[in-house]
Amino acid sequence: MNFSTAEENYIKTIWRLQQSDSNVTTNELSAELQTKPASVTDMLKRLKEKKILNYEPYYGVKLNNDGKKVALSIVRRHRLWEFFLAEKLGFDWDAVHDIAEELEHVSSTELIDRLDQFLGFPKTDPHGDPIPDSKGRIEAINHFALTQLKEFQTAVVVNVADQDNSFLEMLKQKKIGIGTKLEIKQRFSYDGSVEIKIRNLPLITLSEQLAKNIFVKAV
Amino acid sequence: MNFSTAEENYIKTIWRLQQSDSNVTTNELSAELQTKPASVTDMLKRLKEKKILNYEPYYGVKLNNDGKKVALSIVRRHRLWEFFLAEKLGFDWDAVHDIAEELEHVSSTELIDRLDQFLGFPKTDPHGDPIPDSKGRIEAINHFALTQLKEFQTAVVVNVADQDNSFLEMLKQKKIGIGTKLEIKQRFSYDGSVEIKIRNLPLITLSEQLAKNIFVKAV
DNA sequence: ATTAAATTTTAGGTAAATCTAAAAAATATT
DNA sequence: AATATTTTTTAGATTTACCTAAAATTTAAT
Repeated sequence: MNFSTAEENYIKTIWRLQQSDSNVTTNELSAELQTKPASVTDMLKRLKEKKILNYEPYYGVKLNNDGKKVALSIVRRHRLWEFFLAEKLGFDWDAVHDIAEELEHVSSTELIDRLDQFLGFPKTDPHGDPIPDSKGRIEAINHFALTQLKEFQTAVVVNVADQDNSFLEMLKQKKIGIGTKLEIKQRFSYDGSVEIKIRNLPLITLSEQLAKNIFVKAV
Repeated sequence: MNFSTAEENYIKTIWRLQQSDSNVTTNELSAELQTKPASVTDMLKRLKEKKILNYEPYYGVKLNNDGKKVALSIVRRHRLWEFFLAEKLGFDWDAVHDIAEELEHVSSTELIDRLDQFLGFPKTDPHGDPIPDSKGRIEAINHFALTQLKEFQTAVVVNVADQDNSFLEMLKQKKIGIGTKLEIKQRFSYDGSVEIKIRNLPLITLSEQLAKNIFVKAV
């Protein structure tokens, strides 16, 4: 089946939201897509007719198996283009998202499979998110939020939330990126902030809001 | 100013047609874009309001200077992507057009300028068409149709029409590509066909229709 | 258990880009 | 020059993807 750019944006967003939420609400989608709730309802009805999701009025929405397949192919395109932009064209990691947002809607399968090969079948995009393979298989996530890290345990940043430009700019300024090794020195229960140490750099404090969008793996 | 995909397709097509025609008619556009003449009229009115072309009812249309600039930037995107697809992803030259048709509408200037640099500032696309530079400058065309070539003069193919897939497939089958050296051995006035010799290959006859879409430079 | 608040849907409307059918204008033919 | 033909435009509809305002439903608070 064939999907418009608008439909693809809904599918991709529902997929992302249902990772954590299981049942996605109209308001969540409305906020995420910057459209009015009434427009979301409209689109959900249309996508339901295309049989890629389960939608019951007032009870939220969930992609079915077909929908998940579509979502994974969009995510694959997005992340491969992000990798291309960063690796081959030298874009900063905080600049790739918006351009990939447009490129992802070019839907030739042959294009994407050849791009994948050209890039050497990369496993993750520049934010550390896993890239689904041509069969739609995606690596299970085995990292956790920096807020979850135990004190004095060393970890490496493997993933960061891939949404907000101001967030990514802030990380760049704090010199935190994929592969950065760090350790929690202190944890403030008052506001949930954490004090971390990165090799060679002075101690810095991160707000809970920031820390919970940085994902690490123990080393 | 910003243009929709549909608008960009009109602008690009008007630009191409006005190279030979100067004043482009509604019917020509309708045929080229596979839309009804009534739809063309609608769009021309809208583009006139955006002040990128001169359009008088019943008298055809012509891009003005601003329109030409827009057209050249679309053509630049299209041809750079074609080059990328052929050179980096290994697509056949007859497969690149349709995919580039979609990629060309991703309009980030930074993306295109970085792509240009990554590709080594190529001068022509896989069909031999010149690629406008970042300032919109494009190489003047100094080749001529194969039908124009004098008998027994050697020439090299520098350009082929970039429209029809069946045309490009036929060229591939006849082993004619950019850079192919050839010579006209005989010319048949009855149907305008020409007999040509390509090094190592037996003599072949090309219809006028085919020959007039192959462009050469004397060597 | 009502009432209040928040969420979601319905109803009706708009703009872009297309269409068909009919009218108008330009071009070609006799 | 009058008529026929072709081309182009106008008028009115349709689909997609959005919107606002009002109604319906669910959830929270008293």
